[in-house]
Amino acid sequence: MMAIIKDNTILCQLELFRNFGIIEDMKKKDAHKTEQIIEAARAIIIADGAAAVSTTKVAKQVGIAQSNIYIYFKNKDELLISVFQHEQARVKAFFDDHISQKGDLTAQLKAYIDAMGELAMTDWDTMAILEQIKAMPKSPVLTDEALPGSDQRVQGLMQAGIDAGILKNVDPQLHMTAVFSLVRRYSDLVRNHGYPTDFSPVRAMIWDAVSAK
Amino acid sequence: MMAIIKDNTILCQLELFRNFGIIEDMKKKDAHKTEQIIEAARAIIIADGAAAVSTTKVAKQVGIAQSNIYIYFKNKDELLISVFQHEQARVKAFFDDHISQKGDLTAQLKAYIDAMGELAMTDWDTMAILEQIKAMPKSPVLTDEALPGSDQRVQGLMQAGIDAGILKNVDPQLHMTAVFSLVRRYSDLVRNHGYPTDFSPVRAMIWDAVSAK
Amino acid sequence: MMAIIKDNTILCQLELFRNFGIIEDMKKKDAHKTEQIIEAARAIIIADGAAAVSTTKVAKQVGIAQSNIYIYFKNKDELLISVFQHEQARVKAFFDDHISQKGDLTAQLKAYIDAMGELAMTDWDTMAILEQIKAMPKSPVLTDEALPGSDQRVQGLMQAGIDAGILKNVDPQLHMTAVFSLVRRYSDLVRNHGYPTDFSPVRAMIWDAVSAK
Amino acid sequence: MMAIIKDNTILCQLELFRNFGIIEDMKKKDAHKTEQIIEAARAIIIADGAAAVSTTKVAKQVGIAQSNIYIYFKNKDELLISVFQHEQARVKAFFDDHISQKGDLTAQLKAYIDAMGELAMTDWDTMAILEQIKAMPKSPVLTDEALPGSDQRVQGLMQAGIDAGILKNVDPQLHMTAVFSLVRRYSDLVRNHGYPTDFSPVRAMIWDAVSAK
DNA sequence: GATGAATGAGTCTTCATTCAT
DNA sequence: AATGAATGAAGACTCATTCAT
Repeated sequence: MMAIIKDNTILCQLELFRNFGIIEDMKKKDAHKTEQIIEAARAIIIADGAAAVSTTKVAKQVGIAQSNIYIYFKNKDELLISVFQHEQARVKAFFDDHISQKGDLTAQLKAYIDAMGELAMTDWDTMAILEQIKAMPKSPVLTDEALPGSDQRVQGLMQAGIDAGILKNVDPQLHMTAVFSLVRRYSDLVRNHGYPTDFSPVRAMIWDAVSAK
Repeated sequence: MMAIIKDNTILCQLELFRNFGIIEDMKKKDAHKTEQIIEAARAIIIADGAAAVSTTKVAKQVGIAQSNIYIYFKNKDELLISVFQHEQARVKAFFDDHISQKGDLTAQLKAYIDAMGELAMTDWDTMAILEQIKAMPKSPVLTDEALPGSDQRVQGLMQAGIDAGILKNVDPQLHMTAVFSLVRRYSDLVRNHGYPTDFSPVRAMIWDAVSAK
Repeated sequence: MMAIIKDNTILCQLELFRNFGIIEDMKKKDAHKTEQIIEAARAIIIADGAAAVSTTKVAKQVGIAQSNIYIYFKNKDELLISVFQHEQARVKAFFDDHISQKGDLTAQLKAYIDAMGELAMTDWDTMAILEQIKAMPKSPVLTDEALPGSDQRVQGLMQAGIDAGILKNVDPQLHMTAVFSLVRRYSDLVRNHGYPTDFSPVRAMIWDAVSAK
Repeated sequence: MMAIIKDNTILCQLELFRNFGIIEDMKKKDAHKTEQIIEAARAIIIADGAAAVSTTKVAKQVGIAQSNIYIYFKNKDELLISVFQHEQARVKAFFDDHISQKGDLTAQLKAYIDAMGELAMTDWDTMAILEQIKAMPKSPVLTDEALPGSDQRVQGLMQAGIDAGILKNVDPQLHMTAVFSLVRRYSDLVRNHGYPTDFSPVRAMIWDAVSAK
């Protein structure tokens, strides 16, 4: 019994100790757990689809109790939203890196198409996850700005292209669809069906589809 | 013995009676139950997605006991496959009506695009269902010839177009993706976002995307 | 429509015809169906145990509608009882063939042991089925005279042996158990574990167990 | 920050408090639930056979929700295995108590027979349960060392007896069957049919069956 | 913060039995 | 005699969520 008391004392001291010093660490630890959970959810989505995500499975994969999920996320939905945003952020970062604001509009548009092509190849999983969550029966993610590249900035770019007479005068969504779906299909063919990794013909298809003349 | 004969007579009369009036109804009811179940499943898919289909919900919607589903379908999977084939048949019928084998290749290809455009508008649900079931986590439908327009015949048409130098020399799947995804997006914009119902600009996008030169 | 009426007429005539002539055939047909059902149940018991018997499976195996089972048997229990009696009859026939009433008591008792040994080898399935049904959770067969060899006649034989001072003065059930369980085990070892097919040591064990002195 | 420290203090006090009083109760409750479930399963097996065990019934008997079973056991099979091992342990303990390694072989063998006799009387349920689970259609318990007394040690004892010329030169399984089945039958007669509780004639039967001369 | 326990609703599936035809 | 349809009950199992500790 004494031993247990001692254990408790030690535990308390540790707790105290922790509180005074390593709060940063704590937060990091917490953040890390959050990260781990999101990562586990990601893995499940990639393996078995978004519908297969369950708190049980996620917790098991992380190695924590099922109920712990609810410490880090209010809901299963909130978890999925976090995963979604996580991937969205990755996409955003990618575009921040790859799209320059300079150059003429045509160059920017072509750069965007190429960037999407590269993204589809390098971050296949990311895109799959975004699609999966969006396509869920009662998706927790409803906003239209969800699809990668379809955020405000890209939509603006497209609109500018239309206004400048570079792109066909149709709803920008159609342009974005042309880019997105062809790029996705191309990366699928390359990844899963041994299609040659030459993006130029696909780039041509897309450009012909969207360009005004 | 007489009794038995009488019984038989009565039986025969009953049989006769049935033939004149109610047999139609009876048979229809039997076949109709199957139909009703499929219809209920359809409705659920349209409303909440394929993952939301459950034997319980389907049965409730039809107004029968849940276990009855298993009289008409071996499995939930079999039910979904039936729904799928049901819709597939609809698509096939549509194309049998709308695509002529005559005319030059270019005309045929353009006719196909227009047919897809019309199909996407008139049979929105059908296409949504096919997509939904195909995209299911562990889809009971695996064959590639599933997506509307991606069956053998269409693929052949595309290949012919490529061989004749009319279409770009890329994997026919890419052509089909261009047609399918733009047409889908267009119909979505029209249906759900008040986009003007003018297919011609979309047709132009598609054609520019796929045509050589 | 006329055709259908005709069909009905023909049907009626056939029915009549049947009633006047081939009642014998009918009965044979019926008996055969009954037999088929019992046979199917037997097969299922042997393969998966008595608990695995279901009207569904039996009907499927026979190739008839599930509900037809209830034409030939009032109950699933009645069916199992029939199977049981079927096998019991087989055992009875075996003993009628193999046990002679003549000879002195010792010879008769030894003959019985040998007969049991042979039965366990030749009619393994039969014995397995009898055991299975008897051991069922809520067995439809409750009577003690069920186990092969434990019927009146055998019990009488044992009692006579006891009275004559040939067998140990214990409850005949114990004698029967000695015979039955050792014989079963022996046949199991032979059938399933490559034990040499020499019954004599087993016969010795049994005889030593039961014989007085 | 202070608040957090206080919380910790309180927490520590609570922890301490727990250690002095209620922790015992708590832990017992947890372990006890497992025990209760096993006990309920036991009761059902004894009353209606192993096939009658269902998660629903077990849960109802314990007074918990059916799904709770799955907190304590991965499977229904795992539950049954646990019940099995539970009983097996009881048997093992019994033999550890009742069988001495000392004395000559003959004495040991006779001691084993007597021990089995006593076990069959005192732990009737235990043996019934072990038999029941072993005999299940698709038993979760497959190992041969399952039957009470048939574990390695007993088999070794038998083999030693054979080698020493004390027991008949037959498969040890046959010896074990002789012991087990006669002892079972005897206890059944005593328990359920008012047979006199004198083991000596049964001991004689068994010994005559197994002994070499 | 972390956990184990609890639960009720839901998942698919099988079954024995009845009934109208 | 034969069948297809119907059904309610039961089967095992999963899940999202809550709560006391």
